[in-house]
Amino acid sequence: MKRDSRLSSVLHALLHMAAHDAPMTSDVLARCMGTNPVVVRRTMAGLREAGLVKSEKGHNGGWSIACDLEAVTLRDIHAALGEPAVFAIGHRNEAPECLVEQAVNAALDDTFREVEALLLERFSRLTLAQLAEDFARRLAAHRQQMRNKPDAV
Amino acid sequence: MKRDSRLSSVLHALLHMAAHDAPMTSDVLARCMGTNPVVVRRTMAGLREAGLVKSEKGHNGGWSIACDLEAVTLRDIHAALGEPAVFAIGHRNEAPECLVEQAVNAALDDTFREVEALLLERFSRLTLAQLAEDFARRLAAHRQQMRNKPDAV
DNA sequence: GCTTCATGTAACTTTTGATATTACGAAACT
DNA sequence: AGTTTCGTAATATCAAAAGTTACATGAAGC
Repeated sequence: MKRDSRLSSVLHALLHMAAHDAPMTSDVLARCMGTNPVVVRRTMAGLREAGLVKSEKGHNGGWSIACDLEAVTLRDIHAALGEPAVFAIGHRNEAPECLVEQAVNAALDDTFREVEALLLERFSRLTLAQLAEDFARRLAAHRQQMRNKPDAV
Repeated sequence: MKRDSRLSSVLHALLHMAAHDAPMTSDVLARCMGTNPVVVRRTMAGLREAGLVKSEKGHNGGWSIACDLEAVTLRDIHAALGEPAVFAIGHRNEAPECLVEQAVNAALDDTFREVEALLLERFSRLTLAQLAEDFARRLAAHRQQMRNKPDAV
């Protein structure tokens, strides 16, 4: 089952953009995310509509953050991506005749509904600022390490 | 994102088998699940190894339940299917160099770990017997409805 | 013992959804 | 004007899952 990595990609892009003063082009973002500029534009389109980023054409154009990192949560970004399916597990048949299958679907639906609610709740507690802070911590630790062992990889 | 419906399919099959005295052939199961007998065998192979069902060759052969419906939970069945991925959302890059991506992955991993734990906990509380009971309830309700409106679809 | 029914499994094909690519238009800057 | 960059439609590529074919194995019935 191949997984949808748009959320992860977009977060990656947003944090890079947050650390940059100037706009970043789709091309640069694509290279740093290991994908294609058109894919970047397509993916970011949802975020632009949600007002999380803005894009500018022409020289010195590109993408930049248009929101408060403290205020925006993963929940918002997930929504901006169109609330893609969370689970890789589902039914074969959405509205079956068979009563056995109806019973199975009902039980699974209940469970997935509850679990998805928890996921979204967790998402809504994670802000971009928190991620940025965690990144800053990792960067400091990494630099410290480099200082101690300048030759190590 | 296409969803893996094996869990749902297998539950459907198990409940049908539980309601049948004689073994059911892969062919019959496949027809009732809208799939292919070879796929049924492939999918059920895991359950057989886990001792949840047994298969017999030749005349009057086929699949039958080999476990206590009260004792077996969805968790067991999920395990017997090889613990397939639960989430449709994941990372692009499992072990990135980029510290930004590491921070993003760490946050998402934490969240998904917690949410998956809840899902598995819920699965472990749902027994086959409970599903069978729910089916019986639906069947009774359906029969009642038929009795009241014998002409309706 | 021979035939039939059924599973077991490997190899192969088809399907499908996601991603990537190509192409070209529109806007903005120099 | 010419270059840069986004916007987007159309198309191609790819990979994973599902389906199919083919054949071997074993069990039951005659």
